Amino acid sequence: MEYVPLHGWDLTPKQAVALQRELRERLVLRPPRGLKVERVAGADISMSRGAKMAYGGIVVLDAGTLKPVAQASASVKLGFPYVPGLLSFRELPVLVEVWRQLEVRPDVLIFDGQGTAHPRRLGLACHGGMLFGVPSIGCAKSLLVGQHGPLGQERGSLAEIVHQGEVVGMAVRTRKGVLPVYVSPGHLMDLPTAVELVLRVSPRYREPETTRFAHRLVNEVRRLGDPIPSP
DNA sequence: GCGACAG
DNA sequence: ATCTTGTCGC
Repeated sequence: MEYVPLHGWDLTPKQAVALQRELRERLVLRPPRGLKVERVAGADISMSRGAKMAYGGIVVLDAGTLKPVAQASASVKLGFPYVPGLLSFRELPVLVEVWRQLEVRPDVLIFDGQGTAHPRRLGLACHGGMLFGVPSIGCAKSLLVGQHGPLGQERGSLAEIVHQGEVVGMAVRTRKGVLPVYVSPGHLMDLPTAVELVLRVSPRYREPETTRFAHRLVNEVRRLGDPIPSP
């Protein structure tokens, strides 16, 4: 798939923060007119012990059946450390390669991390959505910033995530009696649509089917490519 | 200075 | 994220 190389990746954490502030100005928090979601995809990465290589994968599902219709994967050397708030600079280089290999364009891409629920409102999902020019959603397993009130135990219960007096996302119970996931819009997306879509692709388990498929793919790819790096 | 901190 | 045994519940 084609994408928009907005910038290079040889950055220091300081430069990365400055870049996020620039990109934030061009983020679009509104879905395209008449967005039709026929294909939803999930992106994820896995890395080896020594944290040298990153294995990325994207799985595209039919939005109706939630069955895979396409997928792609790639591996790249990690070039950026894990710094809370700068996760996209560690994960996106691999996902860019994966995106290039992908031959079916999804209508929406769901990332395993935050969207606008980020200190500078430019989490992994926002950054990735802008790079790929695709509507995107952030669905994380834990909070990076913000707080939320209690939510009901029933599936579908919601609670706004507030940070610095601003609603930046939603805690969403995708399964009865299980911890919620944290949803926030990425790019070309808004919070209500993001929440509705995450619930639609998470009919049975805590995490979206997109994320589950992508997670299994990257772990399999790592298992195959980790042991014996071919000379 | 102290505590928090996606994956 | 990764490492890792046992344990609780449907």
